Amino acid sequence: MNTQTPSSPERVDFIREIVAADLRDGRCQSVVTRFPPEPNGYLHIGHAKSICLNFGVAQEFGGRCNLRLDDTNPVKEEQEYVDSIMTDVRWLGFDWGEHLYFASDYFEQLYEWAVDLIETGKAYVDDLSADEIREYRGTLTEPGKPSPWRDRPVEESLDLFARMRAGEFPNGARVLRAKIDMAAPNINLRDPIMYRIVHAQHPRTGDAWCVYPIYDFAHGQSDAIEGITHSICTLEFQDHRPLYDWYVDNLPVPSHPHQYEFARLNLTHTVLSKRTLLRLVNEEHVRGWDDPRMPTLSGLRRRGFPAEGIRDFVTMIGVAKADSVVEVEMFEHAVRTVLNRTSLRRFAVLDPLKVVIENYPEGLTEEMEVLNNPEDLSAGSRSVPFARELWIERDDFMEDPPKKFFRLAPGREVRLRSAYFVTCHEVVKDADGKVVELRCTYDPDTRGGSAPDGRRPKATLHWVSAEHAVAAEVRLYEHLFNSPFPGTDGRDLFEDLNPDSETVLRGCFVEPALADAPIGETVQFERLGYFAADQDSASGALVFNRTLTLKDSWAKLQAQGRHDTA
RNA sequence: UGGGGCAUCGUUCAAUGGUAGGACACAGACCUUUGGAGUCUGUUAUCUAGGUUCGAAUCCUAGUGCCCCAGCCA
Repeated sequence: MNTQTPSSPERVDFIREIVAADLRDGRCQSVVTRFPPEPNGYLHIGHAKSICLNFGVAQEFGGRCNLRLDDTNPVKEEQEYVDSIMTDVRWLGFDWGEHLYFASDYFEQLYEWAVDLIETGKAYVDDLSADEIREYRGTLTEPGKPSPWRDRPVEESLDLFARMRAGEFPNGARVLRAKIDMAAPNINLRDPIMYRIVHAQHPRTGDAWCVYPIYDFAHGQSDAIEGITHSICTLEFQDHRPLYDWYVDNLPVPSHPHQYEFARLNLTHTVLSKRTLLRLVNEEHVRGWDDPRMPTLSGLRRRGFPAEGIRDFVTMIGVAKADSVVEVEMFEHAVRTVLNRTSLRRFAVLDPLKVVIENYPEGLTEEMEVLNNPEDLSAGSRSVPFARELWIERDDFMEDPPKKFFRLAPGREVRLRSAYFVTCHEVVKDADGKVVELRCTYDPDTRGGSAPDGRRPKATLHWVSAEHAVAAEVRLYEHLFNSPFPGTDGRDLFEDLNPDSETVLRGCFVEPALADAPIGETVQFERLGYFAADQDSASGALVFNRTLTLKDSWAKLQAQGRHDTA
């Protein structure tokens, strides 16, 4: 049984090295981090990396991590997203305690600081249009040129900015800009915009504001207000760091945080851009943000992925600055490791084939004792009813089996797990030649699954009593995208959508113990994979989602086309 | 032709001037009342070229490749 964490505890990434050094050298007394999502979508597995990093670092060094909703753009943000973010962070296993903040909490302070900058001649109101601002900004290789409004009197900027706030101007009429350097090689420093006019309802501040700060003018100061020591973000913000520092250096902020950047997570067969996830939802390629095929935390949760598996995965992949695409198999391995250790075993037949045990007494039911988890004896056992008529998996029988097929076949004896050995004697077919029933006999001396004479069948099958089985719908899931790198090589992203990402199976049978399976709790259907009862389940109408398959070496042989080799 | 980053097994992360290692994936073997799990073994890597050094993935120089930046998004 594997109870180890997937990586050695002494392994330290560059962020943790920096934090440790800062603590050791007294650059900070304790560590304070923050996870700062914008509430404009649902959190996904990529966010999990950031959450685990920020909360993990805080935890490990005895500090604290704030949850801050970065709600500076009311046209994209919604309360639904705020709620889902809090749910998902908690579910992942982290707690921000009292430290829940919103960038919008700081709007008044931010506004005052903006006024400070105008007063000291370091900011001005610009009347240029968006197009003109772009033209004046120059290009990557050519410097920009100053706006004609750059040197307008401080009093005029002050007046205009107040009137922008008061709502006197329409969207886009003017902006507030920092006066830095129009010739800076870093475009972010070419008089970056601090405030824009937006007449929109904000989820928290309503219509109190007509101007909203741009990310750059809000983030560092919010960090400073909260006493963040290490502001950890992704690589694309590296170019913003000089601006982050400029604001913090030019404003009377209460602390001086520092920004550090790491490479965001990418996964094969997966897309993690919020824009694309939003399209998948809006264009109904999936049924919602929590569709079990979505890489969102709510989708993964619904699919049956345990939070612990996600955390282990994040530990496994580490933190660095090199762009990378992690193979999704690594994620699946982390999840299987947790599930193998923790999930209860159950019997379920997805594609049923009737078996009649001719020498088994009619009307008799025996309760077979079956281990709940052979990896964890403390999980105990349950009893599973066994009777004369059973369902087994259609795939577990072949009339004319190839060399390496060890399961049931005419004349062959196999073990029914935790029950009896059975031997197939007759194959019943319908008019089309389809196998509809197997006539078998059982060996009464093999009760529990072992023979007194020590003979051992080469295969063990799962089964369910026809009389006692409970009907269920089972939804099989595969990668949402066929290509490991969706939308590359000139293909449209949506061309790479896997048409078979969901297969719905009706007429499946599960053992009685599954009749009241708790929603979201993942169990192992023996020999098949991990499954979790879906929220669409109603009493008498069970629905299970396949979380992941178990590795199946026969399926692998088949896929390799090797099953016929003698 | 500007600025900022990054280059180590197929993938990902280590090695912080001293034997290039782990995990995933792959291959084989063992074991098995899940063809699961587990155990063991194996294959495969320092972007290139110079230089410094007893010794370089690590330091220096010059190249090459890839990523990010010209939103009133974050």
